[in-house]
Amino acid sequence: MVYVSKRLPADKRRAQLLDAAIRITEEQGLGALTIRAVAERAGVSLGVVHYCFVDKDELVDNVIGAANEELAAATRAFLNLDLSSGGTGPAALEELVHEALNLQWRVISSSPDRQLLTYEIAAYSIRLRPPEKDNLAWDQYRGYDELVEMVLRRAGESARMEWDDFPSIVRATGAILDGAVLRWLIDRDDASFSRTIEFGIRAIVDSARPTAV
Amino acid sequence: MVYVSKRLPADKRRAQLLDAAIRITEEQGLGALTIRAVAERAGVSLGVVHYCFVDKDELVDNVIGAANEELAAATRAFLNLDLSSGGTGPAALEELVHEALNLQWRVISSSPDRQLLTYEIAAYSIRLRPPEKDNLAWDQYRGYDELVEMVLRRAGESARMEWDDFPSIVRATGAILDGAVLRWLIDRDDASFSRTIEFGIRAIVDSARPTAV
DNA sequence: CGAAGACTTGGTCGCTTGTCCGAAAAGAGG
DNA sequence: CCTCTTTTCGGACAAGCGACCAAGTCTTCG
Repeated sequence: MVYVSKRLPADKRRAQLLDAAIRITEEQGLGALTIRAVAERAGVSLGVVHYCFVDKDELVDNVIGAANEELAAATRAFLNLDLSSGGTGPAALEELVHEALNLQWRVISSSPDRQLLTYEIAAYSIRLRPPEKDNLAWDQYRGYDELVEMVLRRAGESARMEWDDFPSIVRATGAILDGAVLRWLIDRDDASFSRTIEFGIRAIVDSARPTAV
Repeated sequence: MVYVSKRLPADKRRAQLLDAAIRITEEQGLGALTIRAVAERAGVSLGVVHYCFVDKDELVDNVIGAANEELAAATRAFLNLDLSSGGTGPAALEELVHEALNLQWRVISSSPDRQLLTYEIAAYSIRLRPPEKDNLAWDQYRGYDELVEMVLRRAGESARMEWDDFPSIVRATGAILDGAVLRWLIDRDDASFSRTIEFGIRAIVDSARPTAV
């Protein structure tokens, strides 16, 4: 483990505890996220955790917020992805979408625990619905939508293709990716996952038409 | 609540307790499934639950098994669905698939708690993976596959259409349905759900070709 | 140097959980 | 009626949880 000096200013300590909390939650699920587990993992006493986080709720909210923030960061990373090298038309569009989803696949397959956590957060958030109106899963999926929407829009612009009812295409793309990932988490069947994605790509490309000039 | 006689043979009591456990889990999630909650809901003392179930694990396993069994029952119900009234060709296929998914939608939309439970079971089962090799989520999704596969196969036979790589079509259909349902559980947007399903149906129909005679 | 503030410790409290057990109660069969 | 088995009760237990706090230790800065 990394060496951490005995004494830290509260904000540094808070960041360290949050990091420990995130790792615990990724590895063992939301149910295993306890004050004690965080304290032990960070090598500090119980009181320190309560000194940096007033509540357990605040801790949980921060863990979920950090997971959502990481998704937003992934979106920003896609901004740097070059989606303009190909030509135009359906074949070019297919290649661009294919490339983007391949990149996304590398992220997903290298962090299955993190992916599973997003589903747990969704379930947790849905169960919480009656009291809390500001749905946490909403944030998560809004970020998800933004990512998918940006990728498809840029690929479409590059290949000079576009869709009627673009929001529906975005949502459907997110749905099939989401369903395929969940299924992959269960059986870890890379080949089947890949074929499902290929099916999705074909459907997306087939529903696009050349941009009118 | 239903009246239950004070004293019951162990197997009847067991069934009653299991029923209470299932309802609790549907309404409040796997985390709220406790021995005490079951006892209270069934109007019975703590000891009785341990008299009928040796472990809490046994109780949980039975709840999950019952949920999976219910899915299998849904599959059998689809066996009675008439998928043969239309003509042949893509239009007939589309209508048949549409009809089946509409029926499935009625089931889903009338039991969101039950749907959410299936996602919780999946997450729970994945977290358990290292020790337990017989994955509980596997059973769940095998039943799911059987349902989708049967519906598509019968619709295809009726409309005299078929697919190359049928297993991939089945899996992709399951994925998009799964993703769409999860998304619906979060925002309960019926119209968006419907459009996602329409997108899926079009893709499924477009990838079918007339059966060779 | 010395006071004020920031950080840490280690423990306690009340609560809920799964598990267990001895004894009481109900019913069955003679 | 009595006896034996099955079922139920209610309390007890240890463990784990979130929350809390009084006292101690270190750092900073006047």
